[in-house]
Order: sequence, then structure tokens, then C-alpha cells
Amino acid sequence: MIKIFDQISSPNKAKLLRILKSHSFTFNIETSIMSTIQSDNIIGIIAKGYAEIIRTDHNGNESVIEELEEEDIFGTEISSLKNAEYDIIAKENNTEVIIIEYNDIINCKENNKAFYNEFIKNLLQIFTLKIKEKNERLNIITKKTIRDKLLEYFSIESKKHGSSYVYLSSTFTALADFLAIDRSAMTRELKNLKDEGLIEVKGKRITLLYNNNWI
Amino acid sequence: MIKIFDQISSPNKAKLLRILKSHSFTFNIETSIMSTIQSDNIIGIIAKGYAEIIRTDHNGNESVIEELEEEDIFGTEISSLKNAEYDIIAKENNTEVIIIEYNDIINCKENNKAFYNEFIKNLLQIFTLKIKEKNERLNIITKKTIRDKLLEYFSIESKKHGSSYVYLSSTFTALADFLAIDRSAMTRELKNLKDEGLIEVKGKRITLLYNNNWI
DNA sequence: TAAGTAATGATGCAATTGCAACATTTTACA
DNA sequence: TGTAAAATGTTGCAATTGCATCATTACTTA
Repeated sequence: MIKIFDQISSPNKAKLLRILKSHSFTFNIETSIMSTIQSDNIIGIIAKGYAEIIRTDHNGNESVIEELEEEDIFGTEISSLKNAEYDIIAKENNTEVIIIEYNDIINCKENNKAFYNEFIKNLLQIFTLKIKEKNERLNIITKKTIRDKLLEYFSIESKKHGSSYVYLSSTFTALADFLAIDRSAMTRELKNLKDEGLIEVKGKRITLLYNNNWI
Repeated sequence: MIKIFDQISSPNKAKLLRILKSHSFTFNIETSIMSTIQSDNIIGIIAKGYAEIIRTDHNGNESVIEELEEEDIFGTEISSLKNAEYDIIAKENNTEVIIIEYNDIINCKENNKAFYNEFIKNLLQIFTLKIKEKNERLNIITKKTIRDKLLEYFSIESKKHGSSYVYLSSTFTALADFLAIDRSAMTRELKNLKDEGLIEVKGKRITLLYNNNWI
């Protein structure tokens, strides 16, 4: 997994942040990071600590959209943060965030600085991965039935690890959020799949018992 | 809208394509572009002509995912083209496509060439836009009801143009595909919205009659 | 370790949705 | 310009799904 400062030395990182006119902010646990940012097109980098992108729908249901660790990035455009349903919340005290104007990244003329070009290239690779992830989610969510969503999800995850096992990284509740379906309806469909002998569920491990071409 | 060769002169474009070991292919109308590409991680550029990314679900329903004109780009990762449901089809005779290995773009060491850095930056900006578009679609599709999907779509589109009008760029059939819902169910809900006086529909123009904060 | 919180599993019921089918209108193009 | 194809509008019906609710189990953390 590419990180934003890969291949950039500490001194060059400092120079880069100066050139890009970055600003640092520190947040306490459970405080909103977006609420202190005035500009409407920024890229943020978690320099220290931990944060989460949270979506709250009009019924008040909260779901964690993304977990952000050190050197992870977020942004107004790339993380939907202009949308009123979204916020980004520090989940540790003294969470440090570097904020850079997206336009300062793009309009910077220091093409002769290798560290700047490396930064752009790292960003490009991170964005490529983000597009891939969003495509995967779209391919799942655009399926019509809960069963098809689950099977598409299983198919993608099992292929990622080349096995007939799928391990939940989080909870079933979070999976239902990810699939954008009702949790109890998902539980019901998982039970159907179990009863039909298509899957086996033990804790967070789902075993696919049908031929899924995972190799 | 940024295009992939913006700010790159013709001679530099030729140099760039040589450095990136690009290959050109020509396709006739209705032929598959992906089927001739062996590599599993490429970026493609439409040099001439027109193509469409098509998704065919397991019921055989086809939908146009993306329309590609000259200088538009696609890719195995960024366009889900590894997924068996997807294909990219030339829609004009003599459609010319430039294929570049994604790894050749990333691993290229010509950081001293301004045109190469410009190319990377253009790619970054195109990817930023793609992420934004995919986020928008996800924010729509993850709404639970057809009504909420339509209203979210209207909200996003009306804000884009700062007016209470929403103009369909394509057909209602295509909109139903985009929203990943049944067309007739969408028509039914549009009728409900009309009957309740929330919208007005004339051809491809939808007028929002509720206060949507579009400024 | 005990108490509180979150996750899981289950199910009845009502609402929403997809599907199929068909008539009508619009569009594309030979 | 005439004809075939595509898009639109409509509706009945069955299937799927969301919602509400509750019991049970698993996790957290003071």
C-alpha cells in the first residue's frame, strides 16, 4: 500500500510542505476536523493519531465510511466532505492533520523538484486505488437483490485472497452499511444462504461452499 | 474539463508516448477493445473516434457506463474492466486507442522531463474528478428508497448548475440504470412526485418546485 | 469483574420495489 | 420519408425489503 510520503526524505518532506503552503492543526478526541477548515477544496493528511469519516443520514443513523491512520489522506472532493451528511472526527487526542489546498498542489510550478514529482505520483497511486475500491463497491451495490450483493461481495473478497474464505474486517453491522442494506434483512439472507448450503459462517469467517473460481 | 494531453505540445506528446512504451490499436465499429488487450493493468486513451464502456448483467441487460470521446481515458483498474460484466466497444470505424502499461507510467524515471510531470498531473486531476463522480453516485445509490435516490440526484444536479432545473443528459432509461433501479418503478415514483407538486417534468427538463438551496 | 453498550439473530408485517406485459410516442436511419 | 427500434407511461401482482421489536450473546471499560 502506497503512502503519501513514500520515497520522500524527512528534510524533503519539510521543504515540500513549505512549498505547498501547508498548515497543521491539532484536534482532540471526538472533535470535528472539517468544522475548522474554511476552504472548500483541500487535501488533508493525518500526520499523527487517528480519525474517522462518518456519515449521518437524515434519520440520524451513523456509519463509519473510512478509518484514517497516520499518513492516510482525505479531501473535500475525494471524501465527499462537502456533503452535509459527512464529517471527519478525530478519534484520539492530539491528532495532527496537515491541510493543503488542492489548487496549490496542482498549480505548483516546482517541476524540477524530484520530491514534488514523487508526491504527485504517490497521490496518483493512492487515487487509483480509491477509484478501484469505489468501483468495487458500486459493482456490489448496483446488484438488484441482497443475495446478489452478498455474492458479489464474497466473490470480490475471495478473489483478493485467492481462497474460499472471506474474513470480515469489521462487523456484520458495518457490512450491512457498506452494502447499503438493512442489517436484519441481510442476516435473513445470510441464513437462507446457509440453509441452502452455499456458505458456512463461523464468527467473522465465511466459507464459500460453491465454486467461485477464486484462483 | 482537464484532458490528458493538456499543456503538452505535439512533439512532446510523441516523445512522451515513446518513453511510456505506448502502443496504438485501431478498432472497427462494434468491436471489443478489451478483447485485444492481454495485459491486466493498462491505461487507454481514445486518440480518435468514440467508444463506450458497457456493462452486461447476468440477465443480459446492457447499460452504458461511460461514453469515451477523443482524449478521454479508461483503464483496467479505473473502469472495472477486469470484471467480466464489463467491456469497452468502439462505436465508430477506425477508432484509435493508445494503450500504456500503468506500471510504465508509475515507474518511469524521467522526472526531469516537464511533459512527463504534466502528464502525471493531468492524470491526477482526471482521477480526482472520477473519484468525485463515483462518490456522488454512491451517495445517491446508498439512499434506501427510490424517492430519496431521485431527490439526492436532483439536489446534486441542481447545485451543479445553480438552478432549480435539472436537465437529463440522456434518457430516463439511462437515469434508471445510473440509479440502479427499475425503470418502471422510477417512472411511478416520478409520477408521485409530480402529483404531490414537488416537481414538474417537460421532456428532459425537470423543475424542482421545493426549496432545494441550490444557490 | 461487573455493568453497560454494541452486535447478533430472529420474525411479523407493511411498504416498496422489481418484473412482466402492453399501448403509445419518439427517435434513428436506410 | 417511411419503418424499425428505442423510449416512455401505465398497471397488476408477487417477491423482496425495510422497519420495529425483542431476546441473546459478545465486547468494552471503568
